[in-house]
Amino acid sequence: MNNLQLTNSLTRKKEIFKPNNLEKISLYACGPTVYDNPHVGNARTLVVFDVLYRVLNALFNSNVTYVRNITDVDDKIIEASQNNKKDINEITNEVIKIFHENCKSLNCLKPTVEPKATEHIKEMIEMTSSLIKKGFAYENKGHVYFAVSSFKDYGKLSNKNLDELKVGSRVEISDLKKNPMDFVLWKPSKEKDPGWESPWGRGRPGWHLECSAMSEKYLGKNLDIHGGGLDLIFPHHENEIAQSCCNNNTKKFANYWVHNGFVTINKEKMSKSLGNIITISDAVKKYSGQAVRLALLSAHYSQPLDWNDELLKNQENVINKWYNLYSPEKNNVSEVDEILLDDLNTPGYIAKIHQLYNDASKGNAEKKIKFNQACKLIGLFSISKKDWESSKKSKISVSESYITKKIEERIEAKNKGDFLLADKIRDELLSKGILIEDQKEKTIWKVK
RNA sequence: GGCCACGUGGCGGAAUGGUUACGCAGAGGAUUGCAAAUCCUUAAAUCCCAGUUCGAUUCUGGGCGUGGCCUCCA
Repeated sequence: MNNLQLTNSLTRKKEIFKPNNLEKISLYACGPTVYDNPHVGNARTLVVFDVLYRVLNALFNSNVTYVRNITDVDDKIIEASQNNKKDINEITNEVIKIFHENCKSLNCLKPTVEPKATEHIKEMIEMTSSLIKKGFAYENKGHVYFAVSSFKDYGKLSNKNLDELKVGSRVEISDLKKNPMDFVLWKPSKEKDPGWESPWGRGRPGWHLECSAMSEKYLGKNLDIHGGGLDLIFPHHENEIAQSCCNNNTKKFANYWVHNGFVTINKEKMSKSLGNIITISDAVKKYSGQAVRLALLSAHYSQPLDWNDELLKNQENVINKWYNLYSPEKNNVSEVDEILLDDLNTPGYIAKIHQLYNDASKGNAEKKIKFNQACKLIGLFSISKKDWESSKKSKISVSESYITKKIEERIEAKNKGDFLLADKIRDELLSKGILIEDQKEKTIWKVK
């Protein structure tokens, strides 16, 4: 068995992944809307699809095009601009910069393309015109809506039917819409808000449209894999399917839909409204990026993942331990373990890495290579052991010369047999986050 | 109300129609002045009730519980 299997949200079943074209595997993951600092929930999506990207690259000889968009025009960005009295571009540029730093600290590979919505307005206007022309959309007072009733498969991905959605009636009512479920493709912009000239007047695209337009531009009309967080299934991905399939006259937009579960805090979804957000920047300040990454992979991607200090400390210790057997060779293995191929079972794979570590620590050289390869395949061991140690040292407040001096004092005390003093020095350093270890010939220190 | 997911040792978390991984914490040991780190050994779990089966934690039905989606969300 050398097939990748993925749980397809379309069928809610595990399926063997069969690409359209072995020369160009297409992967599209929904990236951030850049109105606020990304949080560890966003990080989970980043890391999960990064692992998928790495696995696909290994399996298909790096013939993978990975597109991850940046949505930089959106009502929430306008809102943030008003609330913070900042220019729109200032906000989006700042958040994009932070986002990129976050990606780097989590050791996520760069996607092949990272298109921005604002740079694809032309494509979105064209798509909107085309949908009107084909009878799937209609214009009313500068607004263009997609008519959901024109697409018979609407609701298939999210397993909803239109009648039930109407009963739920939590949708925005507008006199301009023919049907409350219709969603906006284009809407007018106030003078001070971002806007572009269009056949329907100055305005801006609705959410959902950018992913349809940009995925088509870079990956074509039928994608292999499209993914994102669970909460994007409805309405975002459902609407993307409607737009793309109607415009392209295709049966399928993406063949495999992959959705990751939420990061929770105290078993509740991490979300702005609950105020339980932890930003990626804060997380990687407190813990190493690798520990955060390992934590995010410690549950299966489809399951919820509860974020807490115990989990993160645990992962930090694991990474520290694993660095004992770090070796610097590059990983260019094209084989992927069956455990990982089985729907990206990262927790199972991590368990296997633990076993490889245990075998390797007994001096098995072959297992040591395998251990290192396994770590690198899921994006760990991003930096050398030396850099790992110095990155930890950069987080402490006391100087190295002070530590060295204290260690010398302690050795002297020990030689005199004054263990009381020796222990006092050790405790004092520990209170500053410095851990003393007496090895056979020398005393070393580490950052706790 | 509709739809969906989940319930495994103290905790986290895989897998499986028959012997239930792995990590943390716990216990014992090696090591140490004592520790730490590391290494060795080790105890410990499948929500409840039916059904199918020689055998169910796994499959089916019901119940209870938790979370999510149905409005923006990763």
